[in-house]
Amino acid sequence: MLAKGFGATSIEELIAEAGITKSGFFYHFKDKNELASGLLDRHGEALDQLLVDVFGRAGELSDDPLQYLLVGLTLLAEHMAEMPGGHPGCMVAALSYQDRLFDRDMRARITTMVRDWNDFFRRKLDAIVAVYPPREPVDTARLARMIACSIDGGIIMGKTLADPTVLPEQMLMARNHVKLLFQPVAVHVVREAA
Amino acid sequence: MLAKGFGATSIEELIAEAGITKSGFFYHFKDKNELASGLLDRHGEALDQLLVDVFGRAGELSDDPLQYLLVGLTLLAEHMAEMPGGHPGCMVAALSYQDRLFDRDMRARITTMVRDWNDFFRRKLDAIVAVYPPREPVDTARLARMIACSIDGGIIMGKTLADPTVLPEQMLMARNHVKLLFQPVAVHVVREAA
DNA sequence: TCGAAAACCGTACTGGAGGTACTGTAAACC
DNA sequence: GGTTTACAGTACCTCCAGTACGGTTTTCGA
Repeated sequence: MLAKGFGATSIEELIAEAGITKSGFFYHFKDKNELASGLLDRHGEALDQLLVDVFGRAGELSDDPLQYLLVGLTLLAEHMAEMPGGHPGCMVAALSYQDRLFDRDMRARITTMVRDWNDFFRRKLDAIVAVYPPREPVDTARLARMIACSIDGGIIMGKTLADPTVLPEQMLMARNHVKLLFQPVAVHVVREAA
Repeated sequence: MLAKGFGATSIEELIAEAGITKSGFFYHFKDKNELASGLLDRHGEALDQLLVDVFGRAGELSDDPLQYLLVGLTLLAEHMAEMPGGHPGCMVAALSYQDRLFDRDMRARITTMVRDWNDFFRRKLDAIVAVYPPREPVDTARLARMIACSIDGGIIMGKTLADPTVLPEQMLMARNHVKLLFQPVAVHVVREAA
């Protein structure tokens, strides 16, 4: 389903693969929306867990808030790169840019999930600005969205160009953006002649 | 169609709006794929023209390759922001992340268009690196994809959050990324005590 | 002005997909 | 041992993409 797309995968295909019948399917899901809802739940939890794992590990590796985020983003990028055949496709992007019109509840839940992820990055960015003076005025909300956009955009671009390296690459670009903003500049001061 | 999505818009709706019949539609398009193909052509040309206009204007405003790109991206962001009701949705993102399975020809053409746009930005970045020493090692291909990903990601995020300001905001984030990379740092050198 | 091609209209149909309705039934559980 | 859970089976409905084909109008060049 992640490979072909949600709408492109018919229920008939699913039940054939799963070895059940239509009756069985509709016993568990009242319609295809409810299947999407279930997939969204599962995917959301998996991604939350992944973020907890990766940034937990990053926390072990660094106390500094800037290094913590930079390491976390790097680990996340590596995790995406290690996935065989590239990232299977972001459920949120897959569902939010779907042909199919989902009901208001589904849309609301997708929106909430995305907001939560943005807030997740934002909190880490807020911790950074509390310590590091940014090179330019910074809106952490926008910066958090930048990270999320890099991921979503990387998925889209990787899918469009059929190049699985784009996603991790763009996650590292987001990382470098943060780094450029906050990391102090190494200046070689040439001592003036007296 | 841009509002509802490609697959969510039935041919019956289209012909009702256009005031023609099914026969008329299928006289011009052999199937819905060919309609998508036509839309892709039209949208691609429109975007090409927009880029030419915007960066032509940017060229009038600045000779410096860095300022040229920064101004161009700002103008592009402003153009997107001015669109009433936000950007109608990127055709490429809409088609490449579609339920519908397009034929190989369609996929190839989408890929080519995206590559062309990436190259467009890359050429401008190459002109910059020829003049400005980057603060970090730079791969202009990746950086060009970063700009494109910001746009696509901004569209997705804007659509998901139902916030039309996200797209121009993220385009300016891409601009700032480029700026941070190349713009010389203003250093206040404190004269050492003798 | 005439004739042919282009640009449709009307109608009827096929097939696949989502979904409904209802009956039957094997296993699980209390 | 009776009820609930978790399906299977069958039949059917609707919507939509797409086909087939004959008839009609408009356009346009000779």
